Amino acid sequence: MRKRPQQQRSREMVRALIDATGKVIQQQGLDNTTTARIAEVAGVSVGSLYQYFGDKDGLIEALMESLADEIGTGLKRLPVMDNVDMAATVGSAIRFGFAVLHSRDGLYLELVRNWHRLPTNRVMDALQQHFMELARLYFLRHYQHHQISNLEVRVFIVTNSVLFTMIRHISQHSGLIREQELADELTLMVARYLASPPDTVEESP
Amino acid sequence: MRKRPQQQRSREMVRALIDATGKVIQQQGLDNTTTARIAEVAGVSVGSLYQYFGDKDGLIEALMESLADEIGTGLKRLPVMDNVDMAATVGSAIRFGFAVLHSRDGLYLELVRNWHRLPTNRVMDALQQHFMELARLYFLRHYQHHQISNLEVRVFIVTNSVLFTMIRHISQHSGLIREQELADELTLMVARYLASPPDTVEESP
DNA sequence: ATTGAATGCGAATACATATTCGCATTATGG
DNA sequence: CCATAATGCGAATATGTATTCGCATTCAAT
Repeated sequence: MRKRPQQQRSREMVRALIDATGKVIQQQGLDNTTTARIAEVAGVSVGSLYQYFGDKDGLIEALMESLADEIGTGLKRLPVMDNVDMAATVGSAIRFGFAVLHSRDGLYLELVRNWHRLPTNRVMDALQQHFMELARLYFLRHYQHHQISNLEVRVFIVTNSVLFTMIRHISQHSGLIREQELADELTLMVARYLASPPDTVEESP
Repeated sequence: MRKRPQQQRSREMVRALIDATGKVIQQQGLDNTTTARIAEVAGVSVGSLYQYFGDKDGLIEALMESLADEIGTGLKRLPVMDNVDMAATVGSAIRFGFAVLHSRDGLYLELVRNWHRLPTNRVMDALQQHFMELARLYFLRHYQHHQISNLEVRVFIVTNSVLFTMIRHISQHSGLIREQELADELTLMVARYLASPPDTVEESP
C-alpha cells in the first residue's frame, strides 16, 4: 500500500476499492478486470486508486488478504472434536468447503480458478496449515494406537484433491453429477484414506 | 485454420509454427507468449502466421490437438489388464501421469496450470473418458461380484484429485515432499477408494 | 479565517501486442 | 519460359489498458 489512509473518507475509499475489486472480478472475470472499471464501481477515480495501491496487483493482494481472514474465521468454527466419527468430521469440512466456494456469487470460484497467477498461495497454505492442525488434533484424540507418520503428505493430498475436484465440478460439470453425491463420495475417499494405516495397500480380492 | 497449406514448404511452416508455439509457452510462459516471438522462433514472419491461423488462439488450439494425440497414444499403451492387483494398475497410471507432466520441459505443466483459459477441456475430457474406459474394463474383469454403480463419479473424483495434486506438487512444493512418496500415497488413496463398495463408510475404531 | 497537508480527479501518456495489407518472392502447370 | 496462384514478408495500424501528473478540492490544526 503506497500511502496510509489517515482521514475517514480515505479509509472508506480504500474499503470501497477492495470491495469493488471483488465485485468486478466476480462479475467480469479476472481477465476483464481493469483499474478503470474498479474505480468506476467504487465511485472514485483511477488517480485516487493509485494514491493507496502501488498497482493493480496491490489491490488484488489486499482483496485476498481480506478474504483469507474471512476463511480463517470460518475454519475456526468447524466442529472437529465433537464427532468421534471420522466420516462425519471430514464431511463437515467438505460441506464448509463447498459453502465457501459457492459464496460471494462465484468470486471465490474465479479466484481459485486463476490460482496460479494470483497470490492465492498464501490462502492455500493457510488453509492447508489449518487442516494440518485439525488433523493433528483429531488423530491425537482418536487414533493414538496407530501413528500416522506422514500426516503432512496426506493432508497435502487431501486438501488439493478435494479443492480442485470441487472447482472442476462447479465450473464444468454443471448437472451430470449432483453436488450431494460428489460430497458424499469425496468424504468416503478421504475418510477411508486418512483412517488407513501407512504403507499398507489392500490386495485385490 | 484460415487456409489449407498445399505446398510442401507451407506444410512445414505450419508444423514449425505449432512447435514454436509449444517452445515459447514452455520457455516464456503463457502470459509472455506473443505472436511475434512465436514467428521469430519458427523462423517465419507474423504475416505468414496469419495465413494459416485465424488468430493466436487458433495456433494454441492446434498445439493442444497435437498434444492430445500424443497423450492418447501413451494411454493406449498402459498395461491395465495384465495386473490383477488394483494398486499396481493404479500405480502405473499415476507414474504415466507424472511422466507426462514432466515431459517437454514443463510445457504440459504450464498448460495445465492455465487450464481454465485454454481449450484444455477437450484434453481433460478425453483423458477422463479414457480412464473411464479403463476402469470399466478393469472392474468387468476383476470385480464382477460387486457392482460399482457410480463409477463415473469415482473416475471424475480420482482423475481430478490426482492431476491437480500432482500439479500443485510440481509447481509449488519443490522438495518438501518427495515425488516417490506422493505417488505412493496417491496410489494408496485411489486404490482403496476404487476398491471399496459404494455407500459404505467405515466407522472409526 | 488561514494555511499547509491530505485527498481527489481524469485527460493525457506510455506501452505492449494482436492483426492487417500492399508488395515481393517462389512454386506449379502448360 | 510464362502466367497465375500460392506463399511469404514486416512495417504500419489498431486496440486495450496500466500508470502518471498537474491541478482542484477538502480537511484539520491554529
